[in-house]
Amino acid sequence: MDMKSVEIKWQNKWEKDKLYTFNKKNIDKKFYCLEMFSYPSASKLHLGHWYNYGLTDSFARYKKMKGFEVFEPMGFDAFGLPAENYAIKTGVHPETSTLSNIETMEKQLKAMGAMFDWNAEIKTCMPDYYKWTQWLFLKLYENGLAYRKEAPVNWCPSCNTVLANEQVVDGCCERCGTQVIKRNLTQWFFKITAYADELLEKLDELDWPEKTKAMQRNWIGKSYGGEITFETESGDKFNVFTTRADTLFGVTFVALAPEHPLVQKLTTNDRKEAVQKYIEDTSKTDEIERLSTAREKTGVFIGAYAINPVNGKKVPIYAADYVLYSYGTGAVMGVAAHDERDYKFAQKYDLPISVVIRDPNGGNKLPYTEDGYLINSLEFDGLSSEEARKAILNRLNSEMKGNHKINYRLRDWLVSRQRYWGAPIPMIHCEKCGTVPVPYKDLPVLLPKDVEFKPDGKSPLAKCESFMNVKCPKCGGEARRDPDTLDTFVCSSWYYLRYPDNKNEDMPFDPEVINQMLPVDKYVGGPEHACMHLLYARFITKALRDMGYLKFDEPFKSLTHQGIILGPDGFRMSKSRGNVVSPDTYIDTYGSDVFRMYLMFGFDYTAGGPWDDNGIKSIAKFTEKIERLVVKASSYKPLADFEKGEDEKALLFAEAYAIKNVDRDMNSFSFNTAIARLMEFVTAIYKYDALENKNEGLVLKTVETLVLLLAPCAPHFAEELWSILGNKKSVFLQAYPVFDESALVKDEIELAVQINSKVKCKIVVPSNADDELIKSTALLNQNVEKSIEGKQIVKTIIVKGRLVNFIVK
RNA sequence: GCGGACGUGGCGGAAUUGGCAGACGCGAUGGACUUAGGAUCCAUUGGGCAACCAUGCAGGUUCGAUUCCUGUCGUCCGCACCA
Repeated sequence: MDMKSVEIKWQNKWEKDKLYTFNKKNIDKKFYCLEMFSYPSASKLHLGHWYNYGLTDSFARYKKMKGFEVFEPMGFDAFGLPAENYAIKTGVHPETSTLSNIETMEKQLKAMGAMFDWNAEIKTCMPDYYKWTQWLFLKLYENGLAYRKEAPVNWCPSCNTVLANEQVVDGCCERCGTQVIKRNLTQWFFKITAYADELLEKLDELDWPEKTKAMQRNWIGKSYGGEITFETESGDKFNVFTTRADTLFGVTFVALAPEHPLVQKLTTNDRKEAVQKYIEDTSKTDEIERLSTAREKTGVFIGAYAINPVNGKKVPIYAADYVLYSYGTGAVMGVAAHDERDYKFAQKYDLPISVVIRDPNGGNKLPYTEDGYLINSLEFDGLSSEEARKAILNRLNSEMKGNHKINYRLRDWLVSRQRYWGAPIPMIHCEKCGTVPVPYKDLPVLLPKDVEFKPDGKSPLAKCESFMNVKCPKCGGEARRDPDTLDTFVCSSWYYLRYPDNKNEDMPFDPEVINQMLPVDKYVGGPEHACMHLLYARFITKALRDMGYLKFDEPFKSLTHQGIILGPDGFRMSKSRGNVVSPDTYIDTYGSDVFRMYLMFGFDYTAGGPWDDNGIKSIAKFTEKIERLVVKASSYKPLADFEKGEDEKALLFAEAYAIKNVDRDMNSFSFNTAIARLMEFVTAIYKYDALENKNEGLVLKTVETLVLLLAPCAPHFAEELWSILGNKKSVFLQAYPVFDESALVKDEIELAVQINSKVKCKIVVPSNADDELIKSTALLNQNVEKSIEGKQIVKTIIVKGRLVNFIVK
């Protein structure tokens, strides 16, 4: 078969018939199947695209044939740095390159033969989309979930922009690998921490990979503890956060983060110089080194003392950079005897070590960081750590010196970017009125085209006077626009809400529609977004719910991550390694269906694995084999009444077995086994068809079943075969085959016979045989007879349909 | 250090609730057809002559363990001075 022309033929037909356009009339049967949208890149679709989009499309087609009204949209995450960097290099405007890349990608995605509903397409860089991204920003602002503050932020000196915590990997920029530095800047944040608890709790009910849920749990990092107030001799108060209030009597020093404001205030004159030098030194140490656990703990005594609220003891205050200003209160109580880090610190600075927890196992190695029983803690002596944590915090609480407290590692999401190619932040700064939101009627704040975007650390928009100058919406006076753009993750945090209502000009989406279409029933994409996109999207959904726009709590009910296809050498594909497998050459040779089917067959979908050239040939052979069979069967007369002999029963069994298993496997993304079952089915049909006394109508019937089962996996090919069989309507408008339960019941079944749990032989019994018959049949077998000769059967275990096990002595 | 996985033939990978380990395919070997074969078809293919032995290793639970439990080794991924 000439796959190329077959593909084009059906793609055109499908488009003409609007086969994949979502029909809102059937919204009660909707199935929202979503693949993470793609970034428009200049290079061709790579294997990863095919693996994600092609195979999920097969899943979606399967759902369609199962009677669902499938909504499978596609769009482009079109703002972002690569286009801007390309522009800086070549002078081509980001809009020009992005739109042309989108055009090429659309063509390629269409050639894939997926049933994307292109009517629902979105491009995040278009004003009709980012208008609503800006709307989202304003809504968050209105509801107190977007705020501006000056804070030390992650700055990438190469990208010349700030980064969210999630975008910093090992102290480096996630995108370019440049070492990230800290800078104090006034930036916009989204208050994702307001939802920390719900983001954590609701994970339990999601059908998501365990690992991804674990990563989010870890990232949110909830810890139960207490805040304890220490007072200094000067009367200043500060809080420490601790999960180990039970060790409070063991505090021998207190450490503040160098950035902590009290450091400046409390440092005594004689220590000023030393402290200043220390702060300067640590700010020079780069993030990576500072974050390394292996690094020696350093600090400096600031000359002041704090009072331990529980026993009035005076302990020295240090500034130490192992204390992070951004977590907890930026201050810790130093318990050298019971904390690894405090112990090292105390050793280095020769601070006292006071043991207050006894190891119940009698150990006396320090530091002892496990729970135990309290000693040297006055009236709390003898309590277990767990009891003591409560008791001590309760006592402090009654004295207004502390309280129970839950802390999260999750920080608010920094969304400002000092870059050009993004959605402008719809805010105006007026000297008189302060920060004023752009009125909704003035949206979108259009991104100006003629902007100098050579990076110099300042927002490119800041240099565009025509953009910056604006009248204050409140007082009408001269004002300036916010020069920053939004993190592209803001654009992608709500796109799944726009797809079903993408042409709406009055609203980002009609709640009426969206509450019926969502949540997404199946979301498929790479695992690399676990703590970014997937977390942000959940947050935005919850925020919009609380504003009354949405009636659901979670955007993505069920999530699957595709694995990664490696190069033939088992390594990740990379240009430098020269092991990149390009889909194009295979598609030219075999067609897109064969390519897709090999991706289905060759790998465990969620695991991925190395590419194998020979594997794809075997699929090509398989499709040719099917084609020969279908062409032959197409001349057979339809099925009339017939006698069911052994051979017919075997074929009908194979058919029912195939339907049952392919159905189940397609539903669970077990594509590799689904194809394996199809191969077995084909073999069974061939075997029957080779008989002299065969019922041709029966062959035809099973071949039809075969084509139906094959259709989601090889859409163009199956469509062509379906028409060869004389059908006029699309195979995708057919109902998925249903299997006949009775066909799966065999007259006779084979059982294994075990003696003392070792298989000795096989017996064949009627499938409805009772235990007695199974037993007696087994005992008649010569092998069995020999094995139990002179011994006594003490127990017989019969597992229906599987085995019989004699325990003999 | 913490968290999550994973470990099965020469290879990719199967195995529903604990029930005949190795489905399906690749590769390999032998054969048929053929001027030819890198096409097609057929057969064999975990090891061992066999009893048996085999799911990283060592135990445990069980009539029975790839599957459950404990320990251990190894690989991968994520987080990491989070108090």
